[in-house]
Amino acid sequence: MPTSLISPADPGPGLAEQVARALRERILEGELRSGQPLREAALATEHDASRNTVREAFRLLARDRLVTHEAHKGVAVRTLDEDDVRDIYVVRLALEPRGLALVDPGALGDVVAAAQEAAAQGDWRGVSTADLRFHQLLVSALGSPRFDDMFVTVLAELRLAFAQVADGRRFHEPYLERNAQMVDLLRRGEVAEAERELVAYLTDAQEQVGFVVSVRRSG
Amino acid sequence: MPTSLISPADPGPGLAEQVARALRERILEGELRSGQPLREAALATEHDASRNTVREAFRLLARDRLVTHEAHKGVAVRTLDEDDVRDIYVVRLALEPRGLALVDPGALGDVVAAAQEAAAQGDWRGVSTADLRFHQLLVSALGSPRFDDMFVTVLAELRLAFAQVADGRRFHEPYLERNAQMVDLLRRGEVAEAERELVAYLTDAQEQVGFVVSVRRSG
DNA sequence: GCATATTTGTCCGTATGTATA
DNA sequence: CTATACATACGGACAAATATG
Repeated sequence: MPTSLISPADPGPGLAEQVARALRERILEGELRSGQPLREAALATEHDASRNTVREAFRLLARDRLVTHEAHKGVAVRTLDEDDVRDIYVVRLALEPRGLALVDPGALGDVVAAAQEAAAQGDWRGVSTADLRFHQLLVSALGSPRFDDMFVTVLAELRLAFAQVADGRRFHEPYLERNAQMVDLLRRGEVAEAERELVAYLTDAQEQVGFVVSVRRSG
Repeated sequence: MPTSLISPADPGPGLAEQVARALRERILEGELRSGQPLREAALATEHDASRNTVREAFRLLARDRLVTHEAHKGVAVRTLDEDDVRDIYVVRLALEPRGLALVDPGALGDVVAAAQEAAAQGDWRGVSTADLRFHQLLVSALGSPRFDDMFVTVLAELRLAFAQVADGRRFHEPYLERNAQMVDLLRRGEVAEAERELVAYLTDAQEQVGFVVSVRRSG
């Protein structure tokens, strides 16, 4: 496993880091929705910390792009717009295909297997987690901690969008088969064919995620 | 001009942001050296801020990777090691060549002209700034704000290494001609040739910067 | 190895300014 | 427009960890 799926830097034992971790969880779990303001005082009591500590935690979350910070208006859970989604897929299209030739197909296969198991139990959040990890493996094959860190924030932002999806099955299930097919192609050594499939995958996903964030904006 | 050369996100009017900007300046100017501890109390009085505000500024600088934060030991100006340099050039080699075919050679030419003017006045820091901007233009041609932000931190870390260089002329001057030659090649449409030159440039630079950080470590 | 000084981590009370109902 | 809620920022306090002699 390369790095965490949700936090780029190592956590650290400080209380500010703990609070940041907890808030990250609540955001990525969908409990704290996009656009929702995060109030220092309330969160301070909820997490048994002082307002100063919560403010430090906010700075950490801002680093991960999970919250936005406007002067005198405080922080709010990040809201993605179409430009954000476009940028996310520019990055994915730039990085992931480069990893295809370097990644270990066995590790990819394990992740696909985990996804299939989650799907069998109707655990669509588990399916999406495995999917994200699949693509994280592609990037980590590039061998750059910096790209890894960046990609962790990309995946966290995608989860921000996923949290607004109603029908998890319709949304996540189709990509499972596509990942499985990529593994097959890689095992047969057909890298070029796998790359074509990956690009198609990302193109479709961009459209779908873009739609999700656009309807939320207008709703 | 794409974004700033030293700060990824927009500054904001808050005092913590102001303090962070000031510290960033002092670090990249070389006044605060690699490894030097930054003490909250001292910096609070120096910058007319409270300790809490300075601590928030530290979190912001940590986001830019300019300082490291160890529990109960405080923050210190980041020290690059050989692995950091390796990673920096993995990223540069992955991103910059992709920008060659997209960048506007005219804009590159302007930056080279500025570098030549600085060189004529013996302003080697100005030369290095122009050099960094040259390569930033390559990345910003990719059209991704996220890659832009990431690259700003990459360039800031390189300056961290540059700050330890004694003979600025020997270090920075050779790259000026290489940048000029790349512009010539691009203007003639010889993109493949320019890419070869760029890769050679980055390979040489990696070795040179790696040497700089390794001697500091042993000294 | 110990005692002491320094520094960080954290909390609290409070004052001020800004945005919003 | 005023009132209220909230963020911003300060300064003092103390415990805990670390560095120092």
